[in-house]
Amino acid sequence: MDTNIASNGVAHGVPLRRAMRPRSPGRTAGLRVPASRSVWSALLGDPAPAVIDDLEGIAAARPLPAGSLLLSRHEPARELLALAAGDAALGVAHGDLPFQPERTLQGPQWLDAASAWLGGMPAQDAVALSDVQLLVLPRAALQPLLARHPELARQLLLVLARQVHQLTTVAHDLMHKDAEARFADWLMQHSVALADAPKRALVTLHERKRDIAAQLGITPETLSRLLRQLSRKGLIEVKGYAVTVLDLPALRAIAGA
Amino acid sequence: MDTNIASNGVAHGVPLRRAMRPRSPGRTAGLRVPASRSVWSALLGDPAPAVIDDLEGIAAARPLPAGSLLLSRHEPARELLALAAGDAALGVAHGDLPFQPERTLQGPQWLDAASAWLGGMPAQDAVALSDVQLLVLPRAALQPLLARHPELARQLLLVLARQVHQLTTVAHDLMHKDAEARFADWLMQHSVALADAPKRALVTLHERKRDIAAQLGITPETLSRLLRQLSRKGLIEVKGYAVTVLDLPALRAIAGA
DNA sequence: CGCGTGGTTGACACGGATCAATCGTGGTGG
DNA sequence: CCACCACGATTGATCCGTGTCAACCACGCG
Repeated sequence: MDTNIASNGVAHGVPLRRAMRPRSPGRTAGLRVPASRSVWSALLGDPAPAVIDDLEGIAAARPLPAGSLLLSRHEPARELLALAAGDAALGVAHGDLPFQPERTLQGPQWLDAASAWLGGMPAQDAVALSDVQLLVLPRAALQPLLARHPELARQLLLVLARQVHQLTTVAHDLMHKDAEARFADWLMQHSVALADAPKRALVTLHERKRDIAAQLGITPETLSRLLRQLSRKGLIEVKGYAVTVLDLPALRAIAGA
Repeated sequence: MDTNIASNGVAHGVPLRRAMRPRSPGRTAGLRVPASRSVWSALLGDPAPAVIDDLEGIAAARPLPAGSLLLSRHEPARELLALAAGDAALGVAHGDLPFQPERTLQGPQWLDAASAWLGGMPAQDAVALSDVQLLVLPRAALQPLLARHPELARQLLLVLARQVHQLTTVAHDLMHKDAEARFADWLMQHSVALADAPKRALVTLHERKRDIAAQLGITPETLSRLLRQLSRKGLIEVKGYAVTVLDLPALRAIAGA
């Protein structure tokens, strides 16, 4: 039924439950620290060299093995956290843990740029899905830099504003759209257009379907049914982890807006 | 049109649908511009006088009548918006509109501090529920101030970080908690402790129940049933718009966390 | 080969939405 | 002053979307 798979998965404390998930072609396993330059660009949108120098001065790069707890709801956040390389999941460790992921991240991306500004606890936990390179920026050290580089302040504001925007629509969709609409939306947002056929597009599932379901706030069973029912309608074609969108406009209509 | 409350409700384009909603005792009708000083404090957490002066220099205060559209998903946001006085609702104007509120604000509070930093459209619409005093800060004018007052950057970051935190938990709760749990949570967050009885607390509903339901992502019918079913369990006592929490610990248990 | 993991499928239960009728209340116009 | 009307809230009946539970398939690894 599927071609690309590869099991494994456990770990000691944390049931890691990563496996068989198709790798994105470019990135191989393990952690390979990209030129810091490009990391900072991805995180902050091309800051000036002087800014990067100062940031390097206060940032600690911390390599961590898969399964590590990167962020905990029970410890006050004093640092901004970013993922320089590797994959991680944000979610909530419920009691003993089956860790319940709500969002997965990869590559250079902010992990938590907000909590450190508040006094208190983060709203989520985070665990490393692969070996990762974590960037740690103490808020206390970052603050003086804002004075020296107002540009940096603007970029940080942009990061948070983007997140506010995104979370707002997530909350809205959870309230007002059903699972099919949310999934149609997800498909469109993750599709790459096909040059030759305007109504078609490709979607490659980089995560386990179970994790995609979690992002959408549904169960794996429901996602499976959605895939089948959309392909019965002729809107998509599913072959394992490769999905072809056959009718983009119709999908957009279902996504509702 | 209203004594500020009054019935009415319709209006031409926009079905205003506000009425009978119990007023918070302190605030009387109409708009009375508070000393700007206190407004800025509420918005930014006590900025220095020099900062306030500069902000006053670029901010425009715009009085608007009830029913005004304060923010539209279809116009790019170039300004940060704050409510200096009055009530407003954030939500989505669906097609022709029954305007669907998702969150209501009052008094001095940020209306949209995020969209202006991004290039694009806000994620929500906003309408004035009462006559309001709107504070408008053009992003282009605000940006130079960040250089002069790094303190200001920090305060804006704090505003956005708070919102990220709040939206994150909202999204989480929508995914994982049922209506009863979310409502129990809401009750606790809006309750004022009673000095004499530790297990009790008071909640005054300042909005129509229908709007509270909208915030929780449920229908008014369901909210009504929740109120009844919690009072049958002896956890609360409902008299119109006054709710007495009788068993805070039990409510906390239902809220689940 | 058997086991563990991930996915699919079906039967079923349940939370909440929807639809519809009723009550209460405050403002309005004759 | 009262009858009426509009809006909000409440209640009951019913429907539908998803979660839950359980069985089963497929694949890769030890």
